Amino acid sequence: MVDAGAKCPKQRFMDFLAGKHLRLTSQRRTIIDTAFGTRRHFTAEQLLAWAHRRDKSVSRATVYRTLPLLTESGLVREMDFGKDYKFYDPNYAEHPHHNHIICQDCDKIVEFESEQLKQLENQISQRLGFSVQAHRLQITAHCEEFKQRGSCKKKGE
Amino acid sequence: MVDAGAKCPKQRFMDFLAGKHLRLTSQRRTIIDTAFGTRRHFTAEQLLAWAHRRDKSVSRATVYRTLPLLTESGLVREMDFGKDYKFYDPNYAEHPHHNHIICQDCDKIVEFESEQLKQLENQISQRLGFSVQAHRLQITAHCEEFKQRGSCKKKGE
DNA sequence: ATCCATGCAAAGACTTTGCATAGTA
DNA sequence: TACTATGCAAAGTCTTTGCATGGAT
Repeated sequence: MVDAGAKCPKQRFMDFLAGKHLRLTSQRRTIIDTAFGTRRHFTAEQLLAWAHRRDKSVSRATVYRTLPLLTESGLVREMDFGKDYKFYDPNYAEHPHHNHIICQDCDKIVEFESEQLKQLENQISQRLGFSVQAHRLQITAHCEEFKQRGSCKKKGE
Repeated sequence: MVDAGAKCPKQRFMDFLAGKHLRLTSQRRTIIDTAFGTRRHFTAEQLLAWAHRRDKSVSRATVYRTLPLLTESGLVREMDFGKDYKFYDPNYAEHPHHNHIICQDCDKIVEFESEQLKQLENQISQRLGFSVQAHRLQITAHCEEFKQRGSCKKKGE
């Protein structure tokens, strides 16, 4: 079993828990369902709000205690977009190598993958004496709409 | 005047202050000297410690109030290396497009630039309808020493 | 039955801010 | 002189943690 895509993220995380002899509680189940039930990036506070809506027994402490497990499993990645709070990206479970373009004007975020980019990064790293473990590329940019109209509809959302 | 390298970072920051009609106080001068007097990344607390060593009148509040000015000027960049605190990199003043490789085992950080990488990023961004404003690439990797010996001397530094 | 997980509220770590005073332009 | 900057300490914000209880395996 090498194909990471063979099981759904939720199942893979449950396997991760089992592998560490950690228990699958109803709160954790709710948090997992919530985290992998969206493609959106979320903050700790948002995850709490969403999970709490599904199950009132999910507390802030448990969310904060589960988040490190999610990132440790590699299925969710902690992201810093220069805001005051951290975002968590659940899409690494299915797209382990994706990158982000952030529109500076409307904060729209587009995810993309590039085999060519990955190879170039590997090549450069090798030349420098490193073997790549993970990439993290963020491009800050102005989007088409901004270029054409000088602003974005989404601005301020 | 387009050549960003024409003036030293310190002078460029003083120009930035002047342009905003902000004052050059002795505390700010010390902070600037300190920040641009190193090539090392630093945390807010380190910057405070170093600056305070040069001038006892530099307070934590002023450091925290100056840091946003440094990043706003574009001469220093806020970096998140996944630690609990943020790092500030003063090398963007002289190398606006550099990237980072972080050794996961010893935390060694190597900075590098690549015209090819930059071009590829521009190309991809354009295809997606964005015009690039800034890049931010971090590669996490294992270093040569780790590959050869299974560990790094620097580990735990 | 064992031992991990949870909620709550207190404690922490890092930043920001109000206010009276000092200092630059 | 006018107005920004500073230090100090209090206040915030986001996270972590101790403890007694509950619950998964």
